Parts: sequence; structure tokens; C-alpha cells
Amino acid sequence: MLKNKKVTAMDVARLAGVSQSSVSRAFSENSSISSKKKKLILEAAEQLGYQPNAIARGLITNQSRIIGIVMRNIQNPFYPEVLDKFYSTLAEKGYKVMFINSQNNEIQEDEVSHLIEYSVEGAIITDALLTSSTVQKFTRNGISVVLFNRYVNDSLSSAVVCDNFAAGKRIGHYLIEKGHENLAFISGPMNTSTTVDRKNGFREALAEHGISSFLTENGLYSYEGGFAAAEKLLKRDKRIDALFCANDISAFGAMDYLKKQGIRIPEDLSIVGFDNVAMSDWSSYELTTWHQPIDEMVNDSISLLLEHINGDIDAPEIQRVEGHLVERGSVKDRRKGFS
Amino acid sequence: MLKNKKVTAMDVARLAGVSQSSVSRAFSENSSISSKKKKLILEAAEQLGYQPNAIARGLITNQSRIIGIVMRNIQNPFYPEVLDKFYSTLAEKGYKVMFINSQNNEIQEDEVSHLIEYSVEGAIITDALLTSSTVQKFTRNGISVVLFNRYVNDSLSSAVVCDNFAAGKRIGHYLIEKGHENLAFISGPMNTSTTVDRKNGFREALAEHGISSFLTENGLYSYEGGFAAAEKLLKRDKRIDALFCANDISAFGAMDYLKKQGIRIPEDLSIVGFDNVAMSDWSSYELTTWHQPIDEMVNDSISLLLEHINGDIDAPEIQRVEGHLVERGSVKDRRKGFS
DNA sequence: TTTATTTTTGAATACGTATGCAAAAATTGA
DNA sequence: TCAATTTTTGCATACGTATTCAAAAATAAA
Repeated sequence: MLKNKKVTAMDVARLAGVSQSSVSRAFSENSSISSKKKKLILEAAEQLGYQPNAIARGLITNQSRIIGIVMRNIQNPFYPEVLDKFYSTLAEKGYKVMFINSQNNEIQEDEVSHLIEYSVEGAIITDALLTSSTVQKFTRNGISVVLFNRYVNDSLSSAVVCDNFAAGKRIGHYLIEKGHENLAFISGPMNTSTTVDRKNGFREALAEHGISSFLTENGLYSYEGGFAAAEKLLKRDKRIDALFCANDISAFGAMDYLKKQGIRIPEDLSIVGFDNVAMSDWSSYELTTWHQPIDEMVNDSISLLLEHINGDIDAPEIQRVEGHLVERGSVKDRRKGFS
Repeated sequence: MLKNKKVTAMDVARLAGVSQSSVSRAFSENSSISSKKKKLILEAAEQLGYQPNAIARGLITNQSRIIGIVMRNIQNPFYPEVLDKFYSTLAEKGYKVMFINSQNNEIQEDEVSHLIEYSVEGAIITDALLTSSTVQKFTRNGISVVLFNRYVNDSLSSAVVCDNFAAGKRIGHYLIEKGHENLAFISGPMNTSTTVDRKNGFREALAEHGISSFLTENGLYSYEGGFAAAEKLLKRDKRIDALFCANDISAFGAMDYLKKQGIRIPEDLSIVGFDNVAMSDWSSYELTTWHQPIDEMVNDSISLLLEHINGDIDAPEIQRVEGHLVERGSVKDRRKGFS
């Protein structure tokens, strides 16, 4: 409850001796207001502690200046970095962030309703998907959406993703070119486009070297999952000499399993991750990994979203961004003449 | 821009053959509306895809149903866990989250303005402080605030903190009781109440054992900082046999430095952290650490905030929550008869 | 059936702001 | 100085909803 009555533009108007509409103009850009009057108004506002009410403004302009960020897996270190970057870039552009922590692979109806209810101007959805009915709901309510790091092949939603297929393929080639022969894959959940594309690229690379199959275990994109997946894989086949993990945090789990088993990295077994989170550079891991260019992906996502919001583009589009390999200490060069 | 005209309660009213106020009543609890009419209205709303407008509602009720969360150090794994918990508990209570990523030790004027502008009902400020002028600004605008994990001794702001002094003291006793004699401390920024209290508690414990001083280096609450601080400490005094790090992530950095130097943990040097983030349990670290009860702290913070919001309490209060030690593998029992 | 009481409902209004429109004021040019 | 033109400003209004108040409708009791 208010201890003090809320200060409004009407109060400022009275003190400054002008109208409420003049006060509004003093706080707007591109408004016609004399500098003398503007100065008086701003001084009165300062004295009264006036703060324009974004809710009232949003009602009349239909511009909430709010972007919704729907995020999953906030405890995967990749996503705090993504959130950090999204926040700072949106703040630069004058947007506020409504944060929605999601739990499911597909954004839920109530999450959609919340975003609509608050008239967010756009939404970034990270690591989750939209059904066609939620796409329609957003569209009908004039809310632009961009998927981050995931996409759906239904031509309904814009997305910015790392080129996961090319990355998986490049990693496959890299490991084989470094002399590995018995490769395995630790995936994420198999219903995610990130895992499917990384695995397919990896498969294609191996096929090009005459390797028609490889073992896969689901590491659930988590430390514990990677740990368990490594254990399963090594029980299935002790000849495995390289692991490609579909994300870094499951790679860390796999590495810790290997270390616990006395299997030396990279002497006995090489491992590659995906994401290049800060921890990949920590000396306990020194993980060779695929760098996802978060800054570029975030910038592209926001540019795409703002183009949709401003009506500059209408048709959905998927932008693929290329990452690059970061070689650290977790891959051995097994070719003859190297050690 | 809207492709379709926004559906409002007026549209639903026309389709259902009732008034706009009846539509509003159908979507409210504790309103007088016949069940027959309510059913008709809800069906019409479903058919039209009507979504009540929270912005309009907020304007008239002066209840935005938004809580601001101002967070720093989102990339410290402690804070994503905190955010996760805050989000789910607030969502259960029907609140939306406006997220503000902060960079400074003290919340900034523009951050305060953003929260006021959007009429957030309350704000949780994690790992940052308020000046007395920002406290006044919040108060004048009817916004309740609770500090999380930090507090100011000015009696102006409510806070929920771990009892850092008691924890630091307990850790000091623990290390000494385990036979360590040359202890050092890796702090966070010295202007943070968390570091000051943890250090003071540690100091008191050591004083009670006749140890009047110990070396300190600032680990900046970061991995890199912990790594560098460990290096500096070990250069200053090679006899150090235990490190108390003011948070886990700087402990991980310190541990990686020690490993790189071939200093075995805990055989050669014991280390204790603070927070008990998930990585503390990873087999590469197995860090003995002080567990901060995030669930309890978050629940208490939200309870306290809601009591302020509802006017049930007015005076600021500081609630201290106790954590507990989690013993893993990074502390050696150095007493005679143990090995 | 009529009167009294209770419940439901719609009309009117307010919330605080932005903006269209026209009047007032200021400026410019003859 | 006056007329023409431009700029500034205030009035009125709308944005979409919740709620007060009073009328209408429904229900209960005589």
C-alpha cells in the first residue's frame, strides 16, 4: 500500500504551471515543447520525485517496451552467459526484460498467456520450441518471437542457431584426422534440434571416412548425465578412443568419470565438447570444444526480433551462425609421428 | 504492428451479449456473476482468443503483479540456482519477474527508475546494496525491497542473509580442529558484507586458538581471482596448509592453481569453500564447503517481501539463516593418528 | 398475486498517459 | 504596425480494465 500518494504528471503540471500534456511532452523525444517550459517541468518533476508511469504509457501507446525471455536450463553455465548478453543488449536498446523460467521442451500455454497478458513486444525463446498453436497465439496478439539455439522446420518461427550440422561434421573430421578410430557420441535429449543436427553432422563426417556407425548414449545435456553416459559407453566398448559430447557440461561429467576410472585424457581417450563455456578453459578440464559465438547469436536474435517488431520483415527466417573449434588439451594427436 | 486488431473485453461482451463489466467479472475471483453468464462469457473469450490485458488491469488496480529481481554475477553458478528458485516460488504466487542484471556494488539510479516506472510491487536485490537515497525513492513509490545475501547496517532495508559470521567462525574452528596451523583466506571484494562477515568469523575462531593473524588475498569471488590469489598466497608463504575461500567459484580457481603446481588436495593443502554450488560435488573438485540454504533463504526473502507488500510489517528487518558444513574430500584430517 | 429482499448486471467512471486538433502565442515578413 | 505563418500549448479524448452505484432481475415470503 502507498504511504504517499503517487506523484503523477498532473501534480508536476500544477507545480510547473503548465498542462499535463506539456509534462508528457517534456518527457518525450520529438515533441514540441519550448526549452524554457521543459526546464521548468523537469525541475518540478525532480522536486516531486515524479517518475513517468510505464504502465499508463504502455496502455495508450501499445508499446510496453518489454521483451520476454523464456529460458530453460538456467543452471547450465551456457545460459547465464546468454542471459547476461541478452540483457545488456536489450537494455542498450531501451527494453526491459520479463524473465520466464521454463521447464519443458515446448513453451507452455500459460507461459504464452503471461507474455500476451503483459503485452510484451517480443519474445526470445531459448532452448525450447513452439507448437503451431502457440505460434498462432503470438501472431494473433502481435507478439514477435525468435527462437534461440533451437528451430522448428515448420516455416512458422524465426530462429538463430549455431550451424550444428556443420559443427558436428567438422568435429568428426577433426577427431578422425587426429587418428581416432573408435568414436562415440554423448547426446542431449534426442528430441532437440541441437542434438539431432550435431549427431547428423558427426555421422556424415564418419561416413565419409567409411565409418558407418558409432555408439551413442544420452547425456541429457547435464554433468550427471555425461558422467553416466561415459560409464555406459565404456562398459559397452573399451576400445573407444574419442568422445564427442553434445554440450560442455556433459563433457565435464564424462571427463570426471574418466578421471575417476584412471583413464587419462587425452592420452587414453580424447574428448570434445560443444559450447565453450568459461569452465572449458579451467585447468581441471582444458576442454577442446566447439565455440558457439554467443555475442553474434544474441545480436542476430535481437536484430531479427526487432525487425519483426518493427514490421520490417514478416516471413520467418532461420539464421545459422558459424562457430569454430577451440583446441585445448583434451584431444590427443594419435597420428604416427605424434605423441 | 498488429496484423489483427486486439481482442478486448468489449469484443467478448458483444459476442456473449453482456456488458464489458460482466466480462471483467467473469475473469475475476470473488465477483458476483451468474454461472450461466460466466460460462457464456468464457466460451466467447475462448472463441475470440481473448486475453485479459495486465497493463490495463495494473493501471486501474495499481497492482502490476510484477516483482523485480536485480541480480549481479549471473555467471557465478550460485546465482542461476537462486534465480531458478526465486522464479518458481514467485510464479507459484502469481507474480511475474522483471529481471535486471546489475553490474555495480550498489543498485543504480536508472535501475531504480526502471522498477518504479513499471510499478513493480516489490524488488529482490541480490548481491548488491542500496544507498539511503534509493531506499527513500523506493519507499516514496510504495515499492517494498528485500536484499538477498547482503545487508546494510542502516536499519532502512530488510534483508535475508546467511549467518556468515557464524559460518566463518565454524569453518575456522573446523580447520584448526582438523590439525591445520597455517591458515589463509581468499576473500571476495572487501566492500561486501558477505566477505567481511565470513572473514571476521574466521578471524574470531583463529583468535580463540591463539592465532592472531592470517594471510588474505582478494579472490574477487571469481575463478580467475581465486587462481591468482592462491598463487600470491603460496608465494608469500609456502607453509600454508589450509585455505578458506569466501565462495566456491574462487575455491575452484584456487584448487586448479594448486593442482597445476602439483600441490595435492587435501594431502598437501586443505581447502574449504562457501556456497555449495552443484559443482562442489563434481569429482574434479569434491569441495568441502559451507552450504547456503538457498531454498530457505529464497522462501524467507519472498515471505518478508510479501509481508512488506501487504503492509503486514513496516519496519525493516534482517533475517539470518544458518547453513551447514558439507564435508567432502578437500580437507585433510591432520591430527596425529589420522592420515 | 403482491410485496419485500437479495442478487445480478450495466452504465458510468477513473486509473495516468500520449496525442490529435484547434486555439493561443510567438515569430516573420511586408 | 499589421497580416501571414509557424510554433506552442491546453482541451478533450482514448487506451482496456475494475469497480461503484443504482437499476433491473430474480427470489423469497406473506
